[in-house]
Amino acid sequence: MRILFMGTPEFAVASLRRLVEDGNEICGVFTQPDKPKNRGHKLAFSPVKEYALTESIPVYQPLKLRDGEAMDLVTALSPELIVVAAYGRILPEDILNAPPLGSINVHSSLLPKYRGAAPINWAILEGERETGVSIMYMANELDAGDVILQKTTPIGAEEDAQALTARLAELGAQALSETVAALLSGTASRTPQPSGAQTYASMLSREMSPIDWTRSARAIDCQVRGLIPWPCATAEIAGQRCKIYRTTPGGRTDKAPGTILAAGKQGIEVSCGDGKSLLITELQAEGGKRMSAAAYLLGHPIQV
RNA sequence: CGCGGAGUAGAGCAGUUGGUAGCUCGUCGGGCUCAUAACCCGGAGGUCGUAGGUUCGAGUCCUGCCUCCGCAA
Repeated sequence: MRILFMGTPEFAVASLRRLVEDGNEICGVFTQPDKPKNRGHKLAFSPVKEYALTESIPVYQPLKLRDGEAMDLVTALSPELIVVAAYGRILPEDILNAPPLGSINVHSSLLPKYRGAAPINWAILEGERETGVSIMYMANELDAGDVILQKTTPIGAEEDAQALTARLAELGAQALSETVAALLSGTASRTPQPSGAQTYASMLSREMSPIDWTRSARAIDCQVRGLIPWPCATAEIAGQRCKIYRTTPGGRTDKAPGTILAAGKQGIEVSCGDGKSLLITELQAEGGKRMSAAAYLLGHPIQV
């Protein structure tokens, strides 16, 4: 099939690669403009652009989608189908409706739950035990179109958002592949999302980072896993601001929330708000690298 | 030219006003113990990121470069 692909981060690459490997004709790729600056003044290509270049697929990075030029471009490329995966832009309706088969989206949640920008993170933050991917038609309203295919997967007890993202990217690619095949054969179904059941996963922000030790041990663990790799949960340990990368459940305690109960080879044990404790096993101090709590303690002894 | 921190033993860190390089853990050997992530004794392991400069002498002061990281996006 002749497909126009739109996507930006690593998550989208899996879907694009699958479309290529399935033998589809990718007539072009839309991706976000190169970032003007970061730490080392480097201009960074999006992962999708990097991959598209290796496959010699034409790359387009329009700054505006509603000035007519983007629409003209889509018309010129004349795709049969538009596939969007984490593009990071809202597409105008005329573009969505341009291809004869319409536009479909790979979304990493079980719609109608977790519509929006950060569905994977929010599924973990909310303590969900199961999530998945949805392939749906794109509608005017954000992530509200009719669903074609869904696949579910359990969330591992120790799985962080980064690992889950990688898994869902593959699951999404698989679902996309099946959907395209179904569209080709005319066997694709479309099911409207149940109304009133939708929830929204807003963008993450740095304000979500600081750990509030009065929350439950489980809630804090979900916060730690859900915010990886960005913005990460943070805590102040011995006066030093640290990113917390991994925690495991500890024992029971009656100490005040935030108290450091122990610091040893197993990690740094901190009391939480529900009478339980959490063991920090992996962290990163400012200016330092990510390391195990045991290694951190060798150079930063904590007296309990 | 966005701001800032850091590169010292396998790992994590210290190194004061420039003067023979230290700590904790690990590792190797020995001892003790029913046993141990325990304890005791002993050993190995470092061109102090890199290239220059200042100096009688540089881990330490100066400059360039490389790499890692925090903030900001």
